[in-house]
Amino acid sequence: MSPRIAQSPRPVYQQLADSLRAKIATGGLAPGEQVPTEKALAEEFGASRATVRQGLMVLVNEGLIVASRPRGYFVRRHELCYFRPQAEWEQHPASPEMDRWMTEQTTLGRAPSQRINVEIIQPPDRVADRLALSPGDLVVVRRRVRYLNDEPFNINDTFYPFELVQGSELVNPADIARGASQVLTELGYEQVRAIDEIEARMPLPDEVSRLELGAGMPVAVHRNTGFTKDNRPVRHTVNVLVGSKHVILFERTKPQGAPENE
Amino acid sequence: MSPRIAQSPRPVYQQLADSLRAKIATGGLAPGEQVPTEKALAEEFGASRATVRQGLMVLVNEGLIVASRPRGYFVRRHELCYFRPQAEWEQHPASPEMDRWMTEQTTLGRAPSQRINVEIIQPPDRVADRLALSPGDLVVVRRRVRYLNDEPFNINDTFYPFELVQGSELVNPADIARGASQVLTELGYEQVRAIDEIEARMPLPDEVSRLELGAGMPVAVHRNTGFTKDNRPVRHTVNVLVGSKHVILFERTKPQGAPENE
DNA sequence: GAGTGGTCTAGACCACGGG
DNA sequence: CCGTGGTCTAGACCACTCA
Repeated sequence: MSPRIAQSPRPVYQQLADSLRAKIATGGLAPGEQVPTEKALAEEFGASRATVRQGLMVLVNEGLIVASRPRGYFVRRHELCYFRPQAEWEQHPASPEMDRWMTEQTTLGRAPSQRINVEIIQPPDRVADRLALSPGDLVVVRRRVRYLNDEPFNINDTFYPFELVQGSELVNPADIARGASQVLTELGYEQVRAIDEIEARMPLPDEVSRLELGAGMPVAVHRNTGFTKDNRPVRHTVNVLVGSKHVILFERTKPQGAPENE
Repeated sequence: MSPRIAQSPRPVYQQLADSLRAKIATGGLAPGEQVPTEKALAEEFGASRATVRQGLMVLVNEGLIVASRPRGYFVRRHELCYFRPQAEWEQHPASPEMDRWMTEQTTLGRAPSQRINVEIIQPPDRVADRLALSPGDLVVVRRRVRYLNDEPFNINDTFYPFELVQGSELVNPADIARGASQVLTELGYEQVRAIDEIEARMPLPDEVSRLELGAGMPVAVHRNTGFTKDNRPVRHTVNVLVGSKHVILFERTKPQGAPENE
């Protein structure tokens, strides 16, 4: 009725968000549990439904709750999965510590599945740069969406210079049992070095649809460029991981005789 | 007036968001440029101000625009900075490729600054686990907020087992010119191996305030655990990086005689 | 059918910064 | 002062799912 009289130090919708956030943090609202309905919160806080919704939006965009219409809002569950770029070169997790940390929280899901499709395209600028291609050079891209428990888990697009891989299995949209690295080696381009770039950002619209993302879900973008012993870039992979579902792991040792820095 | 008659396939506020998002993607709205005002958009789309605001919120939460009250909305600028955990052990970027990629986009800011404060605390669970501590063991934590161009850039909290470092410089809240690694070495705990864990998520409220984050800004959390040659964990660092401002870089080579996997 | 959230309207008052 | 976005209200109709 009265359109707001004085200035509270903190807006009502923020107070509501703070209150629910605290309940979630302390476990008063457990993962998977239902949040009170908009109507109930409106009564509790003496606010209109729009104001309550504004507060709930804050939490949705923080990734703390999800709306599951028309059942209500629920506290989000968090399941982590570990991702080790170095696994390509190692049979097993390198150290006992990493092994323990990984098994501790890893989602033991049902059979993973994936969808592959292969295209021959003009590379995006970033890819052309990483593969040191000239304008007009083409690339083969193998696009995969990986699923775990029938939920999309990550997007994995791998780009190869067309010139290097034409005629090989890499241009066929079938799984390569012995591994793409092996095929590259057989073609005479063994990958012996890699650079990894990792970035966190909000997803683009097409990533939202491919990964079926809701609001408040950032992604980690992992780019990997592989080189031969002659320092020729032969492969560039763009991995889009759903944030808060993945932890990326690296292990490294101090180079011999390296100097000290901080 | 009429409270909505038919069902459009896509809500008006989404259409508005799509339209502006496309303009931003194609450069029709350049970084730093002002977005039309709420009023102007309301007239353009024949919608109420609340609907327009809902559409703008979508873009704010995607990190594409920022509201700068009361001047208006502006397209966000993106500046990237590279972060190399391996720099600790190397004087210079390892390879010419990495060197070129880094200089390409690196923000050349004014003098960086930082604020340090040191506490002796009971470690959080995750830290205690990583440092293989027993219940009751204490840690020294050196908390730093690093600034670049007077903007907070990252949070860097480093934890040391109290038992190992008591009495050393590490418990004083002053910068250590020769580097914390050097101090650890002098104490007999040279770090020769490290594990890195990287995760993307939305920031917690205290990170929002320490990093002065707006909506739609995810963070990359980088955790590093350092080990001595006896595999004793001696240091755990939690680095909170503002997403979309940082790229984390690693470089690695294939171990000798390693088998092939994909 | 009842109840949930999803979308939308037409208004209102406020704080703030620049002319 | 004026115009901006920030907050808030009291309604409305819709689509969906579950009992």
